[in-house]
Amino acid sequence: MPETAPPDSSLPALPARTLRRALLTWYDGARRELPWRTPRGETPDPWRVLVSELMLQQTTVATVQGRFEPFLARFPTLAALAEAPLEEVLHAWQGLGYYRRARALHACARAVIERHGGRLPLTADALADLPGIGAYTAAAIAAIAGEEAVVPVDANVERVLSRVLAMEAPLPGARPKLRASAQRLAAPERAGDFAQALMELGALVCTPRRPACLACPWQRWCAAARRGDQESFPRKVERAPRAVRHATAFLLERVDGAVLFRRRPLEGLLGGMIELPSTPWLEDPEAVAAAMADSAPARTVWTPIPGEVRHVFTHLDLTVRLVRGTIEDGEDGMWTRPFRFSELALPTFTKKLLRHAGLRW
DNA sequence: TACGCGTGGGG
DNA sequence: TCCCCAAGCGT
Repeated sequence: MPETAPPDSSLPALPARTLRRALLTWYDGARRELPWRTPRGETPDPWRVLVSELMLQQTTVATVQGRFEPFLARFPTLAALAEAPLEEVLHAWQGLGYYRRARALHACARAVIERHGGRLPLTADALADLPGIGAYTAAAIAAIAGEEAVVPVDANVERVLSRVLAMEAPLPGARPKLRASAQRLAAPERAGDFAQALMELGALVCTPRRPACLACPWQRWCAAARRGDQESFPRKVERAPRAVRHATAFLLERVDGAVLFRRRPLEGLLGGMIELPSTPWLEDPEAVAAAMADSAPARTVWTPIPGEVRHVFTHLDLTVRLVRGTIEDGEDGMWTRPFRFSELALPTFTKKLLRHAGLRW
């Protein structure tokens, strides 16, 4: 007789109503106070929900917590952000990463003005048509701000459900199945709380490593916990290794202390953000040396700054050497003295280089 | 479908 | 130091 893997259990076999009640009861006692959360029973401002959800895409709660209120103070309403130039939105997004989100939020706000009279739609279908809003974010906003009975599925929910089901199929291929399973748990009552409770469970109890199963309101229904291999879920397909790149960046200073910057193209990595001039980012360090003459922003004496700066992006491991040069003046470009660096949309990568050069602002 | 897209924290 | 991971989206 051939060996067969145990079949995945399925949510329809689980008592949805009982699961919902257990989770909501747990949530009422365990929920964190977060800047974008209103007191229980109060309906949140859709604009605040939209901003929080965009910020939280692939970004930890800890990071967003310190950034949310300052951003809201600068852009208190959807209309305020729609009226602002993109450059200001990028500036406010410094350090948050995935800068396309800032452009998407800007485009989204303008689309809401044009297509919805300035009022954010609160159904998942309508939300999903807006820039930067995909399946997860549409469901999250619709549930939290609109009390629509939809279940957003983020990485927390994927982890929780893949464990409850002991789902052998790996992510991301199994995502549609997980979304369908999640939606079977939806209820018309307390849709926003249920959505947040499910994510909160993943964040506080059903964690990637060493989940606190003894504190879990769903433990008795969890197939993985029963088997004792809960940490092995969700199964995932192996990722490609990160590419390695090298570059040399040019710190060109004018006699008045101004530094030459440039803006990256809107599309692609660090789109629209400000950087130091540099060689192309190349696999071969020797090719970088060969590219220096063509890449230098001015003809002057370039003095190496000792050491190097390593910056790891999602799919790139970049090592940068810095050289410093001085010119009298006359060069066109984005010249900025250090006391005005704070006005530039500087990604962390650029700030690292500036700090490595000993500049403070 | 698979890949490009930042950054910081935890183990 | 290294690896994993995070309230994903667009193409």
